[in-house]
Amino acid sequence: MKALPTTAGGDAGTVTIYDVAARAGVGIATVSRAMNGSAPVADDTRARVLAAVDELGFRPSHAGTSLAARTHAANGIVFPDLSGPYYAEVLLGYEEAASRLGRSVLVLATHGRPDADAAVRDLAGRVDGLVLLGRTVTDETIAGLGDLPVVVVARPVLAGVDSIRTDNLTAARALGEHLAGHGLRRVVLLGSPDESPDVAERWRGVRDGLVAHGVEPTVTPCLFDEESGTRVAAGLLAVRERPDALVCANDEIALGAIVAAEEIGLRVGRDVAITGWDDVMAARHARPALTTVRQPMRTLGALAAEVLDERITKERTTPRHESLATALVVRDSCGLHP
Amino acid sequence: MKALPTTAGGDAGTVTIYDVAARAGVGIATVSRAMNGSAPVADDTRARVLAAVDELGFRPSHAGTSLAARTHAANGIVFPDLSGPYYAEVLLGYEEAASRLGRSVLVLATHGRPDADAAVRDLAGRVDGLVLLGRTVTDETIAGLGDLPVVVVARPVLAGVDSIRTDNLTAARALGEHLAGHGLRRVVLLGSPDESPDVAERWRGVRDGLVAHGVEPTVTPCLFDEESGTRVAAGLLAVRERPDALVCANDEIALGAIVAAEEIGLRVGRDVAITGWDDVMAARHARPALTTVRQPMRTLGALAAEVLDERITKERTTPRHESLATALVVRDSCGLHP
DNA sequence: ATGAAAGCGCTAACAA
DNA sequence: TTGTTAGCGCTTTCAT
Repeated sequence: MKALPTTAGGDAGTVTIYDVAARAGVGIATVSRAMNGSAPVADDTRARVLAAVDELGFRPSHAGTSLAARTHAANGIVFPDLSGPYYAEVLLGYEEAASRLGRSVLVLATHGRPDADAAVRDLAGRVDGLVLLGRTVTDETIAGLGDLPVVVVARPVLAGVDSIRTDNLTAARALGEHLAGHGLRRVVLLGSPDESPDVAERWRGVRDGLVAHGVEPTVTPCLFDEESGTRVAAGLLAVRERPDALVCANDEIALGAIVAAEEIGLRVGRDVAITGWDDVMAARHARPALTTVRQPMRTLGALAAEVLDERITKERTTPRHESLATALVVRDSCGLHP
Repeated sequence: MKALPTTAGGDAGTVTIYDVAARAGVGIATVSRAMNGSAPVADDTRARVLAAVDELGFRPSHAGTSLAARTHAANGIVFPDLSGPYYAEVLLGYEEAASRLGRSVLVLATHGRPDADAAVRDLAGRVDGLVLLGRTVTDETIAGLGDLPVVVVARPVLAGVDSIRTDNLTAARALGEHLAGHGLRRVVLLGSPDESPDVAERWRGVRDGLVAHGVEPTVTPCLFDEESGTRVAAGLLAVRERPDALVCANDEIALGAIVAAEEIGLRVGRDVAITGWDDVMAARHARPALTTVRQPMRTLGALAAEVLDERITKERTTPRHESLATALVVRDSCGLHP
C-alpha cells in the first residue's frame, strides 16, 4: 500500500537510517544523534534531519536498535491465567505504569502448561525485565534467568529477587474473628492452599482468627472458578450436618457457592454465611452483597512495573520487598448486620 | 548471578552462536541450521551442536534473529482502555490463540491519550501484525502502517483491512421489541453513540425494534463506566415524568443505574426496566439479574489472532470480514417474567 | 554437509 | 559538530 520514496537503493517500503542520512545530506550517526539527542547536533542540521525523517516516514527498526543498544525497551508480565477480574486489574495497573515509563508490555499466560518454563525463558530473551505472578514457573527457571531483572508478585520471597505481595494475614485474621463473632461454628475454607501460597497464608490467618474463639475450620480443595465453587459447595451443603460458613479463596468461588446455596433453598447470610476474596465488581452487585477482602489489584500491577523499572535502570541494586495492605469488606453474605 | 562458561572471548554472561560453534567445533552457520532445521545437517554434527547448546545454556538473541530474519514472532493488540471485563475477556482469547500460534503478545492501551497514534506506530515497529480495537487510532494512522497486517475489531470496515465485529443489530432489535412488549413507553438509551460505532449500531437496532411498536426512544450521553451510569441515571430518574426503561450501552452502566434506581426506592424490573450489554459476570449475579446481550468476547479475541495470523503467514491475501452472532439474554431487570 | 562471509538497521567509539 | 567504521547476534547465500 505505502509507496514512500526511498533515496538509497533499498527495497521500496522499508526506510532505513541510510535513506534519511542521504536525503538530509549527513552521515547516519548524525541522524541517530538528532533523533535521540545522544550528542549535540547543530540546530539547522537537526532541522534538516527531522525534515527528512518526516518526509520519508522513517521509523527506526526496533530489532536494529535493540541489537545495537542492547536493550529492548520492553518488559514482560507472566500470569498463571488471564481469566477473571483479578488478573485483568493487575494487568491494567501494570500496563499503565509501564507505558508511562516508556516500556512496551509483553503478556504471557502459562495456563498451567508443561512448557511454561520454556515459554518464560523465551520471553526473557526479548525483554529488559520480567514480572512473574504466583506459581507460574519453578525457582530454577527464575535462577536460570541470570541477571535479568525480575519481580515476583504473590509468591514467596526468593533470594535476591524483588517481590511484591499483599498482606493476606491481617485481613484473614480479621475475617476469621468476624465470622466467629457471628456465632458460626462449622466453618469450611473453600480453595486449595497448595495451589497458591497466597491462599495458604489466607487460610492460616482465617484459622488464627477462628481458633482464638474456639472454632476449628476444615479445608476443602476447590479450583478458583465459579463453576467449581458451585459444584463443590453444592456437595458440601447437601449433607445433614452442613457447614454454616463457607470461606472462599476468591470471589468467583464465593459467587458460585451462593448459587449453589440458593438452589437448595438456603438463605445466604442467614442459613449459611459465604465470603470471598478480592472484591471484584460482581461482589458488590450480588444480593446479598458479598463479604470479602479488598486487594489493591491495580496498585499491585503498577507497583510491580515501578519496582522492576528501578532495577532495569539500575536506580536501585538491592532487593526490595513490598507488602500491600488489604481491607476486610463486610457486607451481607456473612450474616445480618443491623 | 549466572556464570556460565564462555568459550569465545565474549563477556561472561552472554552466550552467542559463536561460543556454541567454537565449542562444537563447527561454523556458526551449522549451529543455525542444526537449531532451526533450515538445512540438512549430519546427525552426529547436530548432536554435537545440540550438546554444546545445552552445556552453554545458549539461547538465541531475539534482536539478532529478528534483524536477520526480518520477523518478530510477535504481534500486538491495542485497546482503547484495559478496564472492565469486556477487554479482559477479549485479551484472554487473543493471548491464548496467539501463543498457540507461536507468537508473543504485546499489549497497548491508549486511554484516549493524544499521543496514541505515535504509540501505535512505535508498537508497529516491533510486531509482525496488529489488532486494533474500536476507535483507538485514526484511519490515517492505520493507512500509515503500510503493509503491516492489521485486523480491526469493532470498528467500521476499512478498505483492504481485515475486520471482525459482532452483530449488534439483530440482538438490539430483539431487545427493542422485547421492551416494547413489556409495555414500556418512555425509553432512554444510555451511552454516547458517537464514542463508539458499536453503540451507534446498537441504538439503531433498539430504536428499530421500539419504533415498530410505536415507541420513540431518546438518547442520553454517558461514559461507559459504572460511576457514570449511577450519576446519569440518578439525574434521569429524579424528574417527575421519569423514564420507565433505561437501555444501557454496557453492563457497567446498567449496574450503576440499578444502584441509582434503588437509592431512590425504585424497584428495578417493576418501576423501571434496566438493561445492559456484554453479559459480564456481575450481570448474572446482580439482583434482579440483568437483562443484557451476550457477546462472544473470548471468541472475538481468538478469531482476531487467527485472522491476523493468516495475513502474516500470507496464507490469505484478500481481506476477510467476520461478524459474530450475539444473543439477547432476558433476565429480571427488564420486567417480570412468569 | 559444511564454512566463509555478507548483510539486517542501528549505536557508539574514534577521528577529523 | 560531524563522518567513518566497527560491531551487536543472527540468517542466508555462495562456495566448497
